[in-house]
Amino acid sequence: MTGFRPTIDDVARAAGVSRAAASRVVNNAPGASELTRARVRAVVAELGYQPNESARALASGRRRAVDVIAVTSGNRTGRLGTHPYFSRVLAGMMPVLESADAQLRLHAVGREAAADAVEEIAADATLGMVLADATPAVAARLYRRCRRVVSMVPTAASVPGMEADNTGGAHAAVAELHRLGRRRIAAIHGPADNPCAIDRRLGYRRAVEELGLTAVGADGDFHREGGYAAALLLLEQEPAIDAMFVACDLMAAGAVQAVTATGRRVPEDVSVIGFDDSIAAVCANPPLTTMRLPVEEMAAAATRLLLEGNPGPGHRQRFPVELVTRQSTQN
Amino acid sequence: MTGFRPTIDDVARAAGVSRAAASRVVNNAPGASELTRARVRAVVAELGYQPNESARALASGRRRAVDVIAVTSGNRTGRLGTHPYFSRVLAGMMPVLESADAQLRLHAVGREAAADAVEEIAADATLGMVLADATPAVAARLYRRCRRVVSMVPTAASVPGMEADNTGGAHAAVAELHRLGRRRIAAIHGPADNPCAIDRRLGYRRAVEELGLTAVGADGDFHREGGYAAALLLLEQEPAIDAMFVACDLMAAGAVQAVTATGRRVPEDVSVIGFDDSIAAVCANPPLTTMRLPVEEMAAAATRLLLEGNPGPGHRQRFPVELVTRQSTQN
DNA sequence: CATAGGCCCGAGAGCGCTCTCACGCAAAGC
DNA sequence: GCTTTGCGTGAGAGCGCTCTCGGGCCTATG
Repeated sequence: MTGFRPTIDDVARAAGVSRAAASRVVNNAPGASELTRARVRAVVAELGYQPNESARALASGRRRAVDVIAVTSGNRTGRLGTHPYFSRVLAGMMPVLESADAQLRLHAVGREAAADAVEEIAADATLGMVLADATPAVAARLYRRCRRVVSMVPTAASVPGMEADNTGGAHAAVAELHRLGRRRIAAIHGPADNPCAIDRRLGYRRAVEELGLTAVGADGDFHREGGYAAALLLLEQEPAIDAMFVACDLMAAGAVQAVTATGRRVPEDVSVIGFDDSIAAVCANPPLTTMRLPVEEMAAAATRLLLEGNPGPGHRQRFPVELVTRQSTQN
Repeated sequence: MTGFRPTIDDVARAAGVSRAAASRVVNNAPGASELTRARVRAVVAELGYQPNESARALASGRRRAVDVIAVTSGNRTGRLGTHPYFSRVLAGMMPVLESADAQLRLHAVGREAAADAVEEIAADATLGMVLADATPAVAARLYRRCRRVVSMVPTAASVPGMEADNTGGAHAAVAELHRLGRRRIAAIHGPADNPCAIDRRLGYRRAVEELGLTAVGADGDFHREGGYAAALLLLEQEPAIDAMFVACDLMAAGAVQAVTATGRRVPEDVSVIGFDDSIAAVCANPPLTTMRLPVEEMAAAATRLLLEGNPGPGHRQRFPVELVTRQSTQN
């Protein structure tokens, strides 16, 4: 508590201008002469003035902050604590927020009450919110009420969003496996109601069809446990499987464990290809070949969009999903 | 934009009381009769009143929010995006914040300018800040200026903090390895200037000494890469190593990969025991036996402390570090 | 019956800022 | 010469809330 904190009035007084003038230069608003700007800026530097965000937010009706919404399902924090995805979103947003000096508020909202909860958040009038993993329904409803929303996952066409080529990525993964000579390519999919998982599933189906292979898959939960269980199931059903496309690295790490546990080798007997390129890919043993989802870049772009102003309805920004080769596929 | 948002004046008017009275019941402050409380509460429910946080913060000089500080080193987001630790901190805080309806603001501050940056943050007068990974020096300096700080990592005695038994955990890990019959127990340590790493290193040294073994160790960076490299180095220097104590799961995952890469088996030839019990432990193959650091619990407790008011100087809360057995150690 | 002491209550003064608005003054147009 | 345009400016009215303070009532006490 250094004690005194200068207000804009102090600045104005010291600079010999009105409060309004000082406010204009502090906010880089038009309507201030160069002379005034210089004077005020000097005083700001000297006094170490820092605007009070609360007052600013109250007066302007808008807070220089961006909300991140993580939907929690069941247990109170959902995947927030365990899934690498969220930290990547945060890490991607942080630098752009920093340089715009805006703040980041994190919210975990329950799945059922998501829309209502988020509306409460919206009432606070920040620069907008990044929906890390909202369902299309929630995202759409939310966007209708309060513009200033951008989704990180596939949504209704109207909602501004960052769009990764999930389908193409899955397709490319299967193609890569095929290129490596694999012909019995099974899939471990994500939750049936997860938009990303749906697209990846589609990509797998298409690729398998095009290549004249037969589709065989099991559903997972986007977690290691689910991947492990699904792989075990698959291996039992179809012992001749020689490759697996897994819709998320966490599950893929589990799948690799399962393959190993049945006495098979990765990648010699079974090649495994993951999705995301998260920390899990690199921790798995052997490290996973995977389809890189550029989460950080997407999050940064989403944040920039919000910072710039109201994203237009249907705004879309597309991101490629690229193959990262490591040891879980044989070359 | 549903349009109208009721203010406390609307509530007061509708309830037939003064604004002050309404404020008192909304804030559960003393000095309001049961009758008034009932009336106001009814109106609040009916109108769906929600206090404007900015106005509240401006008027009271305190914002219902808790800051989380992650120190970024070098690259702009430091370990935020890649290390499971941070999401665990956030996940631990979220529920307690939610139920106290306070908000969570995340800040990534550069290592060099950490203290200054954080002071700016402190100027905003929130309920306090949780230092996820500040160095003792920064933490101490910060605490001196603005109370309302709690550290998640070991610090100077004055700074309120959550204290996990890092030393004991490391000691227990080595003891476990010894119990399993291992006698050439190497260590992969964390960064030499990291408080947690220092304690874990100490625990290892003591245990090795007590057990009459010889200490052999290499330094890592708390990341997978460092763990991999260190393990390789160790294995080359001392090929007869039969166990490794690794100061963090991420590094341990790398170590397991390295052990495997040299043609050795985990746990048959080399047992590996990690630290943290993070997602990395479970993604490694084989899954890691590890010392569980109760990060979520610690973060929750830190948050509660801040919510309750000024933590006294030197406030300490101790947490055990417990063995979690998985497959990377032989039983 | 008078006084003291609680307990509720409402008026009102800010908190630090933004933003509208009207005004002064210069240059430009008739 | 006088009106128009325009820019730079400052006064002042809030934004929605908290919190102090004095006052009214109602009960306990002497």
